[in-house]
Amino acid sequence: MAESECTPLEKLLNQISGQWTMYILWILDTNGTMRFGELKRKIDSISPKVLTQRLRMLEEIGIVYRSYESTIPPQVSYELTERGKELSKPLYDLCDLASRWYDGEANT
Amino acid sequence: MAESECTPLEKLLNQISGQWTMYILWILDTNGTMRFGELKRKIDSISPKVLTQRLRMLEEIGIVYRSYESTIPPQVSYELTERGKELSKPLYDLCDLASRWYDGEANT
DNA sequence: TAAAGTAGTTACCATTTAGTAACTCTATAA
DNA sequence: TTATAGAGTTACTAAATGGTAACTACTTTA
Repeated sequence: MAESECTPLEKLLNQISGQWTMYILWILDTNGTMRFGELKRKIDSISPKVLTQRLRMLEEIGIVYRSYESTIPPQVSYELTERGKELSKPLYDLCDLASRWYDGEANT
Repeated sequence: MAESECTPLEKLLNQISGQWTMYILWILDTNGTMRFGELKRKIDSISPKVLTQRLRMLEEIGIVYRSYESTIPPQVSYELTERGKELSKPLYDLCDLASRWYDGEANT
C-alpha cells in the first residue's frame, strides 16, 4: 500500500497494525518500564528478531523510548513516550471489549 | 503465532490487526450501511480480493453483517453488527489521536 | 449488437514476513 | 575452566500475504 497519500488514521493504523505491535504497546502500558528480556518473557511466543524490529520501529516513530546502558551484560529498557501513553485509552477499551467478548471461551 | 493459549486481547488483536481491517471498520462505522462498490471506492487502493477476504472474516467473527439481494445486478450491503459497533469508541480515539499527530504533515 | 454495471472468484506470481538456529561480547558465578 | 546472562544480530528458509488480470452471471442501456 502506498504510504503517501493517505489519511492520518490510515498512517497510524499502518504503523500499529503489524503482528504483535499493539500487544507490545499494551504490555508496556500496563507494566511501565521494561527490559528486553522481560518483554520477551511476557510475550513468549514472539521471536527476538521480531521483538527487536517492532521496538526499533516504535522508537523511530516516537512511541517508545529506549535507554541503553553499556554495562556488561548490557541493560536496555523500554517505556512508552508521552505520545505512546496517549494510546493507553483506546488500548484499554479494546482490552475491556476483548474480555467481555472472549473471556472464558474456548479458543478454536 | 498460536491462536490457542492466548489472552482475549491477543485474540481480538489477531483478528483486527490485518492490513486494512480496522480502516474498513472505521469506514463502516462512520458511513453506516455500505455496498461493496462504495466501500471499494472509498478505500480505493485495496484490491477486491482482499476487501472480500476481510469482509468475510469480519462477518464470520460477528463484527460485520452482510445482506445479499439477488437482483440483477446483485446488491450486497455491509454494516457493523451490535458487537461491531462496540469498536466505535476505540476507533474514534485512534482517529482523533492520528489527526493530532499527523494532520497537516508531509508523509515521508 | 456491444458495452457497462455489480459483486465478486480464480489462478498465478512477486513480495513480504516470520521463524530458526547459530553467533557476538565481556564479566562474573560455579 | 566452563557456563551463564543480556540484548541483540545474521543468514537462511518457509510460509503467508497481497496484487494483477481475467473471468463469471444477467440485465439494462446506448
